[in-house]
Amino acid sequence: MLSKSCQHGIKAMICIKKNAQKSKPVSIGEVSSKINVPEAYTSKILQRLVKAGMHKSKKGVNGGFYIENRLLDKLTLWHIVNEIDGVNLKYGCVLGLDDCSNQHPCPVHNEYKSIRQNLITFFENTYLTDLTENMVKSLFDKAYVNK
Amino acid sequence: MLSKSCQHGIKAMICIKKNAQKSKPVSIGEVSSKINVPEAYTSKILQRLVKAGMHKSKKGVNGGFYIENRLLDKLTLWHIVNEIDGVNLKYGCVLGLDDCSNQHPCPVHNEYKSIRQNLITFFENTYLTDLTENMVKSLFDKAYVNK
DNA sequence: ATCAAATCGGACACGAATGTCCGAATTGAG
DNA sequence: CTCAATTCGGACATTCGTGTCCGATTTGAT
Repeated sequence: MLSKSCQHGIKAMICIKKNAQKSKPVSIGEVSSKINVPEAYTSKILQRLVKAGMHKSKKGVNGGFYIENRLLDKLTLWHIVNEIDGVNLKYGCVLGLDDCSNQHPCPVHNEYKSIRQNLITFFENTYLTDLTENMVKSLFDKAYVNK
Repeated sequence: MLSKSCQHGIKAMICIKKNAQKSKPVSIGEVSSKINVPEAYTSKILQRLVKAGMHKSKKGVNGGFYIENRLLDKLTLWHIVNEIDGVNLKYGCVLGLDDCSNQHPCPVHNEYKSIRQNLITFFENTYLTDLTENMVKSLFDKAYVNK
């Protein structure tokens, strides 16, 4: 469904958002150990999301990642998913046909439309802010994280 | 969403079903050229579906693949999808957590449940028989098939 | 000014899904 | 019986997403 990079991206952003109130940015080391994903890999994904304008990074001592205040309650899972797995999810044909469209529909094109829209809407409606401390705690429970 | 093997499996089964009325089984060569997937690869996928009891194969001259009459109007996309991508679709956590469950839900476990069920129901409700000649023709249109 | 702490970026390594090859086994036609 | 047509099965090759390494760059503290 979602690629690992995308899954890790979501977990990382949740982790960064969780620490948004602190004055200090969160370092890669902290994020990666919290979500149990290798540091270098986490780094790559966060770099990509920074470039996409999702959050900011700061080099040097006391540097790290942080989310701007104006974006804090705007960010949804879709922002992340769209950046990393977007093209495939939005436009990919269920059966993998190259040019599946309203003009040249695959056998289940029309039926699948609403399913795909459900999924996208689900991501669009899930704001990082809405994920409460309680909902998020399983993410950082070492016994259950990672695949 | 679906693996290529799964997508090819669906296309192949649609192709075999389309020829079900003929007395003669359909050969791998015929199927693979129709759906524009390499012969050896198609073969591997169809072997797997035969083992899963979805259809039958017959070796030797005039051999090939065919669907038993008693199954012709029973087969759904879910039979195929479940066999090839099933575990992941049915039980996989959106965020990739190892043990995401009602007991240890990930941050979006409960919200995602109905999305996943929608998808499964869509496959369950799509019978091979329901895919009419007209719906299916784009599948075999060389200009638009394959990825 | 220097140095340590951090991100950045590119090249490389690994692993799993995808795809290929070829010989073995089976079957029916002649 | 023999042979050609076909599926079967295992080993191999390729590709691509995943993950690693390391040096370059930036930044702030002292």
